[in-house]
Amino acid sequence: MKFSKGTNYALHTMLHLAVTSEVDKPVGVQQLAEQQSVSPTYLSKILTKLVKERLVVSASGAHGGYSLPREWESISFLDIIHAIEGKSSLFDCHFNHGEGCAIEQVMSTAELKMEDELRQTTIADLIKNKEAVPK
Amino acid sequence: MKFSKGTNYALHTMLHLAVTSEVDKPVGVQQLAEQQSVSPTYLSKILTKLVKERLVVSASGAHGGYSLPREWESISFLDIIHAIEGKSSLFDCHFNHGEGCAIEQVMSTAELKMEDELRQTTIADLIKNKEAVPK
DNA sequence: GATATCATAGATTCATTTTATCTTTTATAA
DNA sequence: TTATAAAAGATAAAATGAATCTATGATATC
Repeated sequence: MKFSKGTNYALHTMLHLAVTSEVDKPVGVQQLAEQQSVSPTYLSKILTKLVKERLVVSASGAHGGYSLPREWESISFLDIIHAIEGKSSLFDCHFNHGEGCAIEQVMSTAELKMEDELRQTTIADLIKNKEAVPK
Repeated sequence: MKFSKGTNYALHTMLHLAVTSEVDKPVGVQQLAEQQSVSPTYLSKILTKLVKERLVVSASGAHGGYSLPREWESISFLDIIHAIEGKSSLFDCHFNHGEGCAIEQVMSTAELKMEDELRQTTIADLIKNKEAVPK
């Protein structure tokens, strides 16, 4: 079980946008892709997922690109992860032994602990804590 | 990102062994496999992983099979999960921007929160809390 | 309105991992 | 020594992940 590389790209892209895009100047996907050494088409797929969850704003046409929405400071790690990985729980009991599976319940509460942490942390936090943000 | 089915089998097998194997009577893999509707060979591979981590004791030969070790009550969910999924962290930053990646650090502490919960919970807890354990 | 620019969507490819089974080998109690 | 049972090996189907290329659609600017 691993977080996908897509999540890695998404988180770093969000951080990058948070650091660079100071105004309403969108950043093109070529630029973003170049920095992460990945193809623009692939990264654009990831960005499209973020757009659908309104974590990123896209602008078509000349001088278009991607930028953060106005309320970007409230975007949490969990928001980004859910946009990429989906929102289904990490563990599903495949048996049907009556009501709720006791094992599944334990797994579920454990997952919630992780999610709590990811919900509390924002990309804005990273910038506050560290002026020297890599990339 | 999902826990594998193997983890599901492993957890349920451990719970089953904890409930049934009262003494030193090992349970054959055919029995265990039958209950979970999976092939014995496949389940045995999972059990072998558990044996290697000493979470399960195996006995070859006639009247052999699998049973729990003496100190089974201290076996946590995390022990079992690590035996099946491995112990590497869920998130690896694939870039090499200097020292520790700030994103990776956040992900790491979040993962630890989940692990803390899984470390604290044992299969013995399940039996204590619920007399009516399914399967 | 034409065009260059840029995001979106679709189709496709390749690699890796999961899931699973069958067969062979090794170990051991009776 | 033989029946029984785990361990290991080889293999294979299926699913998922990672990535690229090629259209297609939208839109500022000239």
